Formats: sequence, structure tokens, C-alpha cells
Amino acid sequence: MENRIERIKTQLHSQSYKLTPQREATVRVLLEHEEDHLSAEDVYLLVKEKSPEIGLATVYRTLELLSELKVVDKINFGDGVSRYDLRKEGAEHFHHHLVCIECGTVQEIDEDLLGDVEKIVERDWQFKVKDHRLTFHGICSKCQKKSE
Amino acid sequence: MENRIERIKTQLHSQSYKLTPQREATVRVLLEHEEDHLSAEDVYLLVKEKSPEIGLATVYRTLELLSELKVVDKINFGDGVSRYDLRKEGAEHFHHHLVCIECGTVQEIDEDLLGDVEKIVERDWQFKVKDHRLTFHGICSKCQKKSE
DNA sequence: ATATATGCAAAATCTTTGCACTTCT
DNA sequence: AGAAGTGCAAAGATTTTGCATATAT
Repeated sequence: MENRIERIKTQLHSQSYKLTPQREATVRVLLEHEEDHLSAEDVYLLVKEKSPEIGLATVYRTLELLSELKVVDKINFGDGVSRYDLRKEGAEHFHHHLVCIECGTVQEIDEDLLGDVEKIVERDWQFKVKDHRLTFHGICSKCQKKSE
Repeated sequence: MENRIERIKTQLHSQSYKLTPQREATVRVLLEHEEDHLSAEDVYLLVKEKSPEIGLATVYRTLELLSELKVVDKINFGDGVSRYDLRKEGAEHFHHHLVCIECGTVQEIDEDLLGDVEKIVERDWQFKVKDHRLTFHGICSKCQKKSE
């Protein structure tokens, strides 16, 4: 945890950004909720618990900055809000998601499932892949059992 | 073209919706721009050219309705707007997209690239896949040539 | 010192809703 | 007639911006 913050600090400094207390508080919230998919508002409320003076605009600006640095990924599951998801350290690619259309749960898949598909895209479409977004919509195992 | 409108009409009627002139105008715009990824505003402006009396709210309501009927898919490429993409007739799954991070072009891939991946997800995560969203971000062939 | 960052409130965007009116069947 | 659909303007929701103040190196 402290290590990761340290590394993010270095990354910020290398581009002459600062790791202010507000930014650190935001990063900590993200680290403590790695499995969730928080909206800016969610992050704001959680940061506010420990640093009540923070403003929503700062959270937006911080998330935007972390996005640029590829520390977080901005995703959108189709409800009107952007969600922010911490990138696994060292992960070249964004992980995948399983969204349950019954209960709304979002599950993460860290495994790289797209290696072969990317090769096909690069070969057949001459498209140099840099990143991807893959989300499956369907019914999670719990909901399948429920409806039996 | 006329065939497709006829079939959409039938589909609407089967759930006691009507194909009003406004809805038909909207569908025609979508058919004429199958390769594009229009926002609600884009659709509105195009419909307005031929049916100036239409309102933006109606366009939103129509797109929402067509979305429910799975005639269009609502997608989001991360700029703050939803885009609407006509589903290929008979296509079980949503097609894929290649977004160029240099020029912003969006290319479509109709081929199903995810058959094997879906099998893995169903087997290893007990997740019943109903649909998917796959977007690659990278550099299109044109932009690759430009920067050589 | 000086560039960077913050908080607040205002503005900008995108989308949805209420309501009176119109249009189909 | 009655349900369904429309247009307009107002309201909601999310995100961005301007600006005066505060903070870090």
C-alpha cells in the first residue's frame, strides 16, 4: 500500500505534479476499494469521511490526472456515470468485466483473454492495439441459481 | 431498406408501439448512417433536415425504445456522450470497434472474435454470456503510415 | 518566488420528465 | 373514445471551468 503510493508519487513528480494531501487521500480510497467501480461522487463521499474539506471538483481533477497517468482507467457501464478503476500494477492491459443484467454486480477478470484476438486484429486490420475494453453482459452464477 | 423498416414496424406493433413518422424518420437516419456512431444530437440534427418539426426529446425517446427492442445498441467511447449503433440484422452479438487514439476514427468489426473467449468465461466463471462490448484502442493503419 | 493545486459556486453538457396537445386505431 | 406519442420548456444529473486563495518546492 505505502509502496504503491510512493510509486505514484514518483510518477507524479516525474511530470512535475505534486502528491498533495487531497490527491493522496483520493488514491488511498481507490486502493482501499480496488474491487469496486466507484463513480466520482462515490470517491468524493469516501474521501470526505477522512478529509472533509475536499471539494468534488478536486476529486474530478485528480481522477482525470490519474487517468492520464494510466494509474486508473475510466470506464462506463452505460448508466450515465463514469467509473474509475485502479489499474493493476504492471498490467499492460486493462482487465475485463462481467456485468450481471439481473443484479447489477460487476465482477473483474484479471486474466488476459484477448491475446489471440489482438493478434488477429493487428494482422487483419493493420491496427496497432494499445489497449482494450471488454465487458460481458449476462447472468452471474448466483442469479442463475436463484432462477432455477 | 424498405424491408428493414417494415420489419422494425412489425416488431414495434408486436409490442403495441407505433411506427410514427418521427420514429420512421429516425430509423431512416440510422439506416443511412449505419457505419457511423451518432450521438442523440447528431441523429436529431440529421432528422431535422427532413422533418424540421421533430423535437430532441422524441429522438431520445425513440433511441431508448429502439435500444430496448435491440434494434440499436447504445455505446459509449468515453467522451461524455452516448452513441447509437444499428445492430446488424440477425446478428446475435454486438459487433466490435477499433478506436484510433490519434485521429479518433472508429472502425467496425462484424466478425465474431469472441466465440472462444465466451466459452472460457462461461466455463471458468459460470457466467451466462448474453452480450458483450469489445473496443480496441490503438493506432489505425492510416495513422501508422503517417508517422513513418 | 513562482508554478501548481484547491474550494467554491457558476456554467456547461447531456438526458429525462411534466404537461397540454395531437395522432393513431 | 382511449391509448400512445409528441413538442416544448423546465428540471435533473454529471462534469467542467473561472477565479480568488492557499500550498509546495
